[in-house]
Amino acid sequence: MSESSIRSNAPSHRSLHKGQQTRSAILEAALGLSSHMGLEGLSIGALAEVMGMSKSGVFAHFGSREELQISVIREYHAKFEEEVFYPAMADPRGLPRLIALFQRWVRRVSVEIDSGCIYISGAVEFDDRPGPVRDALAGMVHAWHDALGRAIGMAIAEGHLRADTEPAQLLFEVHGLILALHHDARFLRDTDAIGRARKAFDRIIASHATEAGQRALAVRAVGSASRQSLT
Amino acid sequence: MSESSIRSNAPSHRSLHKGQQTRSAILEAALGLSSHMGLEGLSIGALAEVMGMSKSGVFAHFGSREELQISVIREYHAKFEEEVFYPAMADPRGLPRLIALFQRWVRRVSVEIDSGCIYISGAVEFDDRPGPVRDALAGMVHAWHDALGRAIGMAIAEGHLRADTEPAQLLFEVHGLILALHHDARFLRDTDAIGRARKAFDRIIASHATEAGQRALAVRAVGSASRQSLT
DNA sequence: TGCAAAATAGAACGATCGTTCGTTTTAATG
DNA sequence: CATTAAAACGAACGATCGTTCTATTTTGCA
Repeated sequence: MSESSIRSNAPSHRSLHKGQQTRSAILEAALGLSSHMGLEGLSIGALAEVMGMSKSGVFAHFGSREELQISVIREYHAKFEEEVFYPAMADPRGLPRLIALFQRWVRRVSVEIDSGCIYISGAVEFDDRPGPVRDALAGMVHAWHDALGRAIGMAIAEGHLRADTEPAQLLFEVHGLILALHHDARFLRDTDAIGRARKAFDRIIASHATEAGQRALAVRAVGSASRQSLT
Repeated sequence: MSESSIRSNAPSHRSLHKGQQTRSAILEAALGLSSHMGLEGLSIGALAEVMGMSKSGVFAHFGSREELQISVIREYHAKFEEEVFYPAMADPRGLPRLIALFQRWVRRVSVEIDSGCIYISGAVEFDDRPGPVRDALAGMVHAWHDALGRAIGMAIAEGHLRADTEPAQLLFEVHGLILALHHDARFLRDTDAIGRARKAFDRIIASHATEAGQRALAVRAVGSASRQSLT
């Protein structure tokens, strides 16, 4: 019938049983739905229709709606790490890495302008709804904030940012830029938001950077011009 | 029975028919529910239970769920204007008024830490859901942003902010602080968020202010010490 | 006080939700 | 190829949703 598309690519079966494959496919579809309708708007019925399978068939893979939502959160987190966090680790400690993290973060949210960021929508949906879903979500957000906080701390330790820079304060302000970007671009449909976020970030960094920090950026701009291609 | 509490205060009836009174009471309850569960989480059944009346009785006041949601948005907007916008208009044009607007905005969101801001949650809920509710919400948010933009423009015209200040850029950054405050305080339960928002705002303003702007603030601090009591 | 109008109640509707259960189909293994 | 386990289906469940309809109660006014 129509389920032939599921096992389209990959060397068919290699200890990756059918169940795991469809589970992954369902999860990807669920991620797409959640991005648009939110984690609360994600329904098993709609997911089954998108997948072209029965509700109970989808349900069986997760056992409960909550478990499905948590799985979606984990899937999103893995994708986020893969796309934003790990690549930025290739840049040298200090300002270069911090800037790479922000650039990739902005790029990610920019792509998400017509699909939505689950961290942001989830924070609003579950800020008043205790339970395992909220816990999972908060844990992931905390992990990401901690990673950013460490990057800021390294930039201070490297002497790229002034010693009196408060990591938590800087993190707060930078996070605000991302939230404003998401809000203006996605809700208000303002296409200038990306530029504003970048401009504000540059100004914040410039106001905290030391001469050594400026030098580290200049070296980077010349030394690895290819990697600098992240606009 | 129990509906005696509805007409508790006010000179009973004075062309304010019973229907209008209960409609207001329902709207207030709906505002409370929406703050916690979001506009999408607001259900007529739950609202009826809170009000101690039947679903159809509640329903009849609005004719549709959409109309109820829009009414809630309008009610929220009116309260917001009354609490944030109009009082700040009493301050002199320029930096004093701009700062008053922000201070009152922060205070409002701070109070909302355990009730939620409908502008913010609504923006996430309806960023992908076209229709009259989204339009109403976007209209209100735009009106508020325009008001803030005008206040910034006045601060520039008064010579309190540097002439090269871009109102849209400044507005973007300040809005980001509010969003970060809402996120950290409400979702992450971080009690330091208020202080961080204020600190960041002070730094942004300081970096854009002229000497005349500083003077205007000093005069204000001395001249109207009583009104300065908004911490 | 009596009467029309407004306001509320109550029951029912179709739809959708998450979930359960028994059956059938499909896939992996000897 | 036969057998067994995994996977998917399909129907049904109780609950809740927004909405409609017809009574019933309450209100405001002559």
